[in-house]
Amino acid sequence: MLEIQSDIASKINVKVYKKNPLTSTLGKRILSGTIYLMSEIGFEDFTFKKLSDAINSTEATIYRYFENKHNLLTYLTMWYWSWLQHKCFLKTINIKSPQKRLENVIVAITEPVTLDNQFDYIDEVRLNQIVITESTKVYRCKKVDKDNKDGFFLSYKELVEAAAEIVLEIDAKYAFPHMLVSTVIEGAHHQRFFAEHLPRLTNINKEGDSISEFFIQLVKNELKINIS
Amino acid sequence: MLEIQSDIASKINVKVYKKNPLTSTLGKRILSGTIYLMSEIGFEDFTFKKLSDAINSTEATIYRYFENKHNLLTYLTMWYWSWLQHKCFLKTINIKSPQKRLENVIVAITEPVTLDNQFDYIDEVRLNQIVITESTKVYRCKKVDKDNKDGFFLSYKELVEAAAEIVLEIDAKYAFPHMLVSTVIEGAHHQRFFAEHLPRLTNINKEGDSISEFFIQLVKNELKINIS
DNA sequence: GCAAAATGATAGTAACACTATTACATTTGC
DNA sequence: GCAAATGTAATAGTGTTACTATCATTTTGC
Repeated sequence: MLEIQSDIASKINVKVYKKNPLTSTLGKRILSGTIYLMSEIGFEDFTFKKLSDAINSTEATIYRYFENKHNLLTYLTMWYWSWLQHKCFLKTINIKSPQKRLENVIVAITEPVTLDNQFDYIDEVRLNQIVITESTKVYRCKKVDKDNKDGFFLSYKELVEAAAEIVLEIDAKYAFPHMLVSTVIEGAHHQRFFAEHLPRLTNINKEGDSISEFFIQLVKNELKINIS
Repeated sequence: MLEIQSDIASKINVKVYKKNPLTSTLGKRILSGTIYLMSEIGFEDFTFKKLSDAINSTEATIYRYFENKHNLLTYLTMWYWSWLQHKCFLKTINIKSPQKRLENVIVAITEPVTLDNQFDYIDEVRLNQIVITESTKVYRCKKVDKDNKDGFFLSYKELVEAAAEIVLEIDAKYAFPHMLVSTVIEGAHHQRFFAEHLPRLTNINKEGDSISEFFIQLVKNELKINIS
C-alpha cells in the first residue's frame, strides 16, 4: 500500500511545489481542501484565501507549499495521471493479448471514476471532475513551454507512451499511435463534460456508458481489430 | 460579399456584447486589436487596459462594447464557428456524395487555417491560434450553463449538427454522430497544440498534414467507408 | 530540553476587473 | 442647420486578488 503511494508521488516533479505537501498533515489538508473547494467553485473563483479559510490555515502558509494556484492545479493533474498510469498497469499486468490490454487501458481512461479509498487525502471522484473541467488550463497557456521544460507533463507523456506501445504491438506499422491515444484521453474528458453541460454536442445513452463504448469501438475500427 | 459578412455576424448572439462591435470602426479595431494582442500574450495576461493602449482608446470605452474579457473571447470564438460553418457550406454545396461531403467538412475543420482577406478586421490565422489555445476556456468554466442558456454556443452546435447529419446520411443507424464530430473538432485543436508544444503526445509528419490525414482515416474507418 | 523548522497572524503592495461621472466630439433625424 | 442621440475620452475610484514580508508562536527532531 505504502509503495503505491510513494510510487505515485515519486512521479510528481519536485519543481511543481515549493514544499512537498505529502510530508505534513497540513500539506495533505491543502490537497483535500483544494479538491473539495475547486470542484465546488471552479478554478477561476478558487483563491488561496478561500482555501485557507476552508482548511483553517492562512494564505501565507499555502504560499509556502505552492507558488500559485496554477501550480497547485498542475500538481493535482500530475497526481491524477500517475494514478491513472498505475491503474492501467494493474489492468494490463499478466494479460498476454495486446488487444485485450489496449481495451482495458481504454476502459480505464474513459470510464467514470469511482472512489479508491487508498488515499485518504484524495477524493478521486472530485479530482476526476476537476481534471475534466480544468486540466486543459494546465497546459493550454503561455507557460506551457517553460513548464514542459521543467518536466511537469512527464506522467502524462508516460501514460500516452505506454498505451501507444500497446497500439504498436497490435500494428507495428500504424502511423499515429500517440495521436490516437491522446485523442481518446482528451476526447473522453470532452465528451463527459459535454454530456453534463452541452448535451447537443454528444450522444448519451441512458443505459450503459456510451462514452467508453464509443472510444473502444473507435479504436477497434481504426486498428481493424475484430469487434468482439 | 457583404451578405457573407452579415450572415456570419447574424449568428452571433446579441447577449455576448453590450454594443455591437461591427457597427463602428472602433468596434472593429477592438476585434482586430484583441486578435493580435491575445494571440501574442495569451488570455490570462490579456487585459482591457493593455488592449486600449494598443488601439489608442481607453479601458472604459472597451467596457461599453464588452462586459469582460471572457465575453470578448466568447464573441471571437462564436465568430470563428460561424465562419467555419460557412466554409463547410461552401465546400459541400452541389456535392451529391455524402462521403465526399463529409470528407470535405473534416478537411475544413482540421486543416491549417489560411488568411481569408474577406474581413479586414479579422486575421483568421491568429484567430485560429486563439481558438486552438484558448477556446476551451469559453465553455470549460462555471459560467457554462448560464452562457449556454443565453445561446452563446449555438453556432458551435449548428456546426456539429450539420456534420452529424451527413454522418447519418452515410449510416442512418450509426449511434454516435455528434460524439464523432465533436471529437474530431476538439481533437484537431488538441493535436495542433500538442504538435507545437508537446510533440511527444502526437505524431508529426514533416511532409503533408498528418492531422487532417489522421482524422479523415479515423472517421472513414469508424463509418466503414472504403479508403480512396 | 533546546535548536530548527513549521505555522499562524497581520500587514502591506501592486495589479486587475469593473463602475461611475463628466466632458467633449460626431453623427443623425427632421 | 440645429437639437438630440450616440460615440469617445479622461479621470477617478472600489473591491478583489496575487503575492511578499515580518515576526510571534507552536511543533518537531534529536
